[in-house]
Amino acid sequence: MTDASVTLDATVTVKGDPRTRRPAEEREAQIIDAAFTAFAADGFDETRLEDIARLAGVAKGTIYLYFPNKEALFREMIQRTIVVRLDEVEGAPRDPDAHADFNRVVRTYWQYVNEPQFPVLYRLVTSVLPRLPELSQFFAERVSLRWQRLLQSCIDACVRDGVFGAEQAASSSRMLHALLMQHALMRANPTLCNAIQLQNADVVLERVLSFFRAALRPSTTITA
Amino acid sequence: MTDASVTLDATVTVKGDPRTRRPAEEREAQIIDAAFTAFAADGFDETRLEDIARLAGVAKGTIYLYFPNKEALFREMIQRTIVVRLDEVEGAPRDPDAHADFNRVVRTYWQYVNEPQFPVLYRLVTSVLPRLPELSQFFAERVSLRWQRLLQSCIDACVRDGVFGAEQAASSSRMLHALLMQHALMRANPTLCNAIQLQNADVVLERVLSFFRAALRPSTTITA
DNA sequence: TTGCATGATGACTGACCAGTCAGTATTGTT
DNA sequence: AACAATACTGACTGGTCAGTCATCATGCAA
Repeated sequence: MTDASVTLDATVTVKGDPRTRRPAEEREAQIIDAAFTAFAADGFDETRLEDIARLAGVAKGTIYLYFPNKEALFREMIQRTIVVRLDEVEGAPRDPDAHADFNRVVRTYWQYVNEPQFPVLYRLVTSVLPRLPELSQFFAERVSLRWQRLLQSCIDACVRDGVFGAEQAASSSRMLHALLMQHALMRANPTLCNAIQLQNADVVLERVLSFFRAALRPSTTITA
Repeated sequence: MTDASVTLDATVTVKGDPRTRRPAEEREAQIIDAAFTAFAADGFDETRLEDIARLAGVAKGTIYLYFPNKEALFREMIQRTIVVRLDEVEGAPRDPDAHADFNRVVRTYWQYVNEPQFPVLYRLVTSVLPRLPELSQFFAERVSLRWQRLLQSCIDACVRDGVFGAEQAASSSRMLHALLMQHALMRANPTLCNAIQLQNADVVLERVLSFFRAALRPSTTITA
């Protein structure tokens, strides 16, 4: 544990004597929460189960009452933390105005990938990729592909409405995904690029969207 | 060592009796080469120094004659492997035709990020990011920013020649970088996305370039 | 040929830590 | 209050591995 700058909001925060018995769900949430914080700070291998235990306010042995081993705890932590809010977006009513709907979805996606959890999870998932390939499979299905499909359906609607031209539409959801994802990761890792111009999330989003719209604008515009 | 599918071409491959004395440079190259293969397969923590030694055909102790510790070996390996071919591109003569020059640079960049070493190095660098932040600094300066600057100068030249419109030019090198980088990483990690449409590197590049050119095309085109 | 400087070796050490389990505390039941 | 059931604890174990160093091998110089 070097630093715990990124913290997951505990669904339940238990403050009483740890030895006091707690419902299984509360304890699990406590441990998952602590696991996120610890893994986020140090990565999978560098994190000691004792660090997680201390953060959760329980003894090391207690973790083994809820999770069979370190790897399973890690997997559970990733899977439970990653799904946040995607379901609600897919469930939300579509705006009848295609372009407004596109904007809504893009903004939500941008918000999602810019939450502090996201880049951390992404880094953790990719760093254990050779050891736990099924985790990245999960990540792909629940995040990348799901958002790309949602984006593509919005784009297609915009094309039908004539807001976007059809030329670039085909793989544009992948392009938009690439732009948003990469920018979110750049913003989260200031050392990996000159993040000075990336300070303001809203400004970055507007630049990306402006670029994207420029690519998708119908080509046969006659400006008098 | 689970698998050594990605191998760095050894600058010097030494086959003789390992116990035979070798010039320091040859031995270092041997060890760096083996280190890349081993780290690429298993990541930093999971790689045993003994695996590297075996791959290099030397004893574990020999590694310590050339590198003070595991971390330093890792750092050296990354730094020596990453710079390949970037210098020569910057040094190459610029094409007087701005658009041709842009194409040349983009293609070289694409080739660079699609070499098997690149995504591996990227994953390794980001996975140890909290522990070795200076490595990602190095990566940013030697790779991301350097390429972005080069791309931007090509784009600016195209704008001057009227090939590209000026509206989106400002941050377009970052956009292009994001598109190329993300696509290269997606291609390298098939589990992280549906890589079916990403099989052919040339096709992917054409899609990205077509998208990029669409965004940069001058807006006031009158098509009769 | 001998001697020596130094490259190379690999068994060893000490630290570290995931996972265990015998024991303790707490709660619910009668 | 006495007991049972079980959540919880943390010292301990067994295995792992980075880094060391006494020893050996090699090639060069005299």
